[in-house]
Amino acid sequence: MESLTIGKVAKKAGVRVETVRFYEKEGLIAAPPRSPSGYRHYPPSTVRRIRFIRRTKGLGFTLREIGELLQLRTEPGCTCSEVQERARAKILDIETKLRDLRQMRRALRNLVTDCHGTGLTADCPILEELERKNDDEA
Amino acid sequence: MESLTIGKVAKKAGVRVETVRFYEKEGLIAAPPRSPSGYRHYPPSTVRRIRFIRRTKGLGFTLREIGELLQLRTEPGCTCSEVQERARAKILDIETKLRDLRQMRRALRNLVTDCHGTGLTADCPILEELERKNDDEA
DNA sequence: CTAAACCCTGTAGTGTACTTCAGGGTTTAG
DNA sequence: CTAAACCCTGAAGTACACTACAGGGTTTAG
Repeated sequence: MESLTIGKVAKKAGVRVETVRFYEKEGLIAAPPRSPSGYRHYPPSTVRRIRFIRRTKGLGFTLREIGELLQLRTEPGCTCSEVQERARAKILDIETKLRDLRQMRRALRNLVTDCHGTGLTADCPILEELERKNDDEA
Repeated sequence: MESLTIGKVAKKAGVRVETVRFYEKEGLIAAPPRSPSGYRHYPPSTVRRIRFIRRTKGLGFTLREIGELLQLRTEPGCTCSEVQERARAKILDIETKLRDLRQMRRALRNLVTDCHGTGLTADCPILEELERKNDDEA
């Protein structure tokens, strides 16, 4: 009853029709049922799924990694220890990204606030800070 | 005195020699001085800069965006309002990413904890949560 | 009923970010 | 002094994630 053509899904999710078909081919969204004439008919949840894929991609995850994340849900035996293990690994990935982003934000805030009175231009300590860290001598 | 060949820089930064040259070509790192025979000699700070590029790329920024971030530092007139403006815009980008990552982490934590006793497998609410949000009907 | 708007498949092309290769000099350890 | 390990340039190739195109059927608004 409430099913969407590929064009509607694409528009709602903010991607192109070709992208939806591409994600199907890559296994990121399920192949939907077809009309007698072969048209795809999607459940509305597909829109959420595509939006998730897009946002997650914007966070530096590859489509492969996104597929892994999505599989954590679909997997039979939601809590077999292997799935738990993978979920925990993803959480660690995410926490690294969170740390990096907070560090970048701090550096940029310093640029916006601390830095606005001095006449100095060359040695403005802006992203210096950001670049420091992870500096193992070797 | 304390200058590094391209091979040393690459090794310390965890990239390949070709990647260092590529970043130079793309304007992400400055062309370093050369020895009489044409070898590049880098200041050690280049290592930090490359690590910054790599980490930032892992957060979903393109090389173009990373270039913009790095220019905020190099720019003449560290605080002319246009630079401030761009810095503020980057901070907003970052905060969106932070929100998305926190949401993902929450969903994954639910998967790891809440989800481990039920016999249910199909309707495990895991990434459902993650997919919700930004659900404007249109 | 027909023309615009959609949908289909399959293949080829594009942009980004490297990576490899060809062909050739330079440094350095033994 | 020479062979392995490095460095150089320029051009071509690769992986990923789409995007466009060719050629053709389907739906739907007027």
